Amino acid sequence: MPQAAATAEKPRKEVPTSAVTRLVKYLYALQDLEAQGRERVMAAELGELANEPVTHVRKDLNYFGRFGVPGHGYHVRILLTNLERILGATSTWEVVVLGTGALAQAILEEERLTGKHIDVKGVVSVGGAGVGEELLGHRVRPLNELASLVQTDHVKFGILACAQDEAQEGADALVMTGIAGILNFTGVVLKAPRHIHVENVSLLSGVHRLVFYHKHRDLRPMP
Amino acid sequence: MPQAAATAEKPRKEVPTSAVTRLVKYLYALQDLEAQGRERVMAAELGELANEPVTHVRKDLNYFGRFGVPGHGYHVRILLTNLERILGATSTWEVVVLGTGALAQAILEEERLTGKHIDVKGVVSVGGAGVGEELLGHRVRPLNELASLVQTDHVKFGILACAQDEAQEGADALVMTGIAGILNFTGVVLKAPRHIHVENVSLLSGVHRLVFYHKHRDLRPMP
DNA sequence: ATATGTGAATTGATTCACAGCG
DNA sequence: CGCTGTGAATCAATTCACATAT
Repeated sequence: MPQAAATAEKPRKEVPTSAVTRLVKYLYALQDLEAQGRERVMAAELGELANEPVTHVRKDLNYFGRFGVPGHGYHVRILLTNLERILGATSTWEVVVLGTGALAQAILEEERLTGKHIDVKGVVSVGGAGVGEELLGHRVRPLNELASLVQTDHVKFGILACAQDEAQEGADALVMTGIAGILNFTGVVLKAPRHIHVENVSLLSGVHRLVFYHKHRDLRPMP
Repeated sequence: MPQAAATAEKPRKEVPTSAVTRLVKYLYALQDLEAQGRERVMAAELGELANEPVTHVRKDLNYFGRFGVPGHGYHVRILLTNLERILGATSTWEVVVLGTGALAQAILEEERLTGKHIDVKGVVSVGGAGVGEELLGHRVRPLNELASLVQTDHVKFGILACAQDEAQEGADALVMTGIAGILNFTGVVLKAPRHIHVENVSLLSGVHRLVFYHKHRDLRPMP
C-alpha cells in the first residue's frame, strides 16, 4: 500500500496571481485524470497536462501545503480535494448573468461552470431586450428585479456579458446591490468602487497579441 | 500652433507581454477619445481611461518610440496611428472561426473585431453540426474545406471556439494548413508544435479567480 | 533511487525620481 | 513650469539546485 499521502494546511504566504490562474488548470487536469480512473500523478505529468513547467506545479501547490509523497508523486483524489477547497469549489457560489446575447448564452452553456459549484440564480437584461423570454432554462428578468434577486438568492458575483453601451449601467446596478465581485466580459473599462473585485476577460486582446507577436516575430520566443 | 508632436521609431527593446495587453487598452481608449473629437490627451488621463497607472502608460509607449510632447501630452491622432501600426491594425488579418455555437457567434458579433482589420474569411464546423446553414452572414463549412479556405484566402490565424471534445481535432486541422497562430477559447490545453503561436482565453479562470480572492480576502489587495 | 519541498539565485516587471524638452 | 522620457532602484515571479522524505 504505497499511498498514504501527506496533507497540510499552511500559514498563508504571498501567492502570485498567475499561480492562482495555474491552479485552475491543475484542477481541470486532475478532474480529467480522475475521470480516467488514475490514482497517482507526478508533478511532471501534471505540468504537461496543464502546459506549465514542473517547477511551477511544485511551487504553486506548495504555497498551500504539502500534498505530494516524495518518490511517488501526488494522489489524484487527495490533491483534487485540496485544490477544490483552496479554490472554493467545495461550496456553492451564487451568480447572476447580465446580458442575453450570444456571449451570455456561451457562458450559460459552459458545462464546467454551471455543473458544479457555480449556481446561476438568474439572467437579467440590462437594456430590456428579451425580458420574459426563456434563455437556456432561465427566464430573462428586467434590471429592476436585480436587487431583490441578489438579496433573496444571496448572489455573490455578477457576470457582465451585455453590450458595451450597457456595461457601465449594468455594473452600477450590480454595485448598488452590494455584490462582492464582477466578472466583466464586455471589454469596457468599468468604474467601480475599490472594494468591488473586478476581473476582466477580454475576447479581443488575445487576437491583438496574436497579431502583435506575428508582426514582431523577433521579440518574445513562444513560451 | 502648439501641436507638432515627435514621432520616432525605436530599435526594439524587450517588451513585456503585459505591456502588449495594455497597449490594446490604450488603443481602445484613444479610439473613444477620437470619436469624441479630442485632439490631445495626457498620460495621466489615458491611464485613467485604461485603468492603468501613469507610469505604465509612459513606459509602455516608450518601448516603441517618443510619441508625446513634453508639457502637452499626446496628440490623439498621432498616437493612435502609431499604436495601430505597432499592433498591426493597419493591415488586414485574415482569420477563420472554428465552431458554430454561442461562443462562435459571440466572437462573430464583436464589432471591434470584425469591423476593421480582422477579416473573418470563413466559419467551419469541426463536428459537422450546422454545415450549410447561415451564421451571421457566413455559410458554415465542413472541416474538410478548411485547408483550401486557408490557402485561397491567405488565412493567418484560427479562432478555436468549438466544443471541448472537438478542440484538439480542430487545432490539428489548423496546424496542418500551415496557419501562423491559434486563438483558443475552448479551455482545452492544446498540443501544438512550437512554431505555432497559441493564445489561450479562458472564460472560466476569471470566475475561479473571483471566488479565490473572495475566499482569501486577506491575500492580495485589489489592484 | 526517485520525486517532492523549498530557500537562494536569477530573471523579469513595476515603480521611482529626476533629467530634459517644449 | 508641466509633462514626457528614461535609467536606476525596488519589487515580484520564475528558475535553479539541493536538502528531504519515502
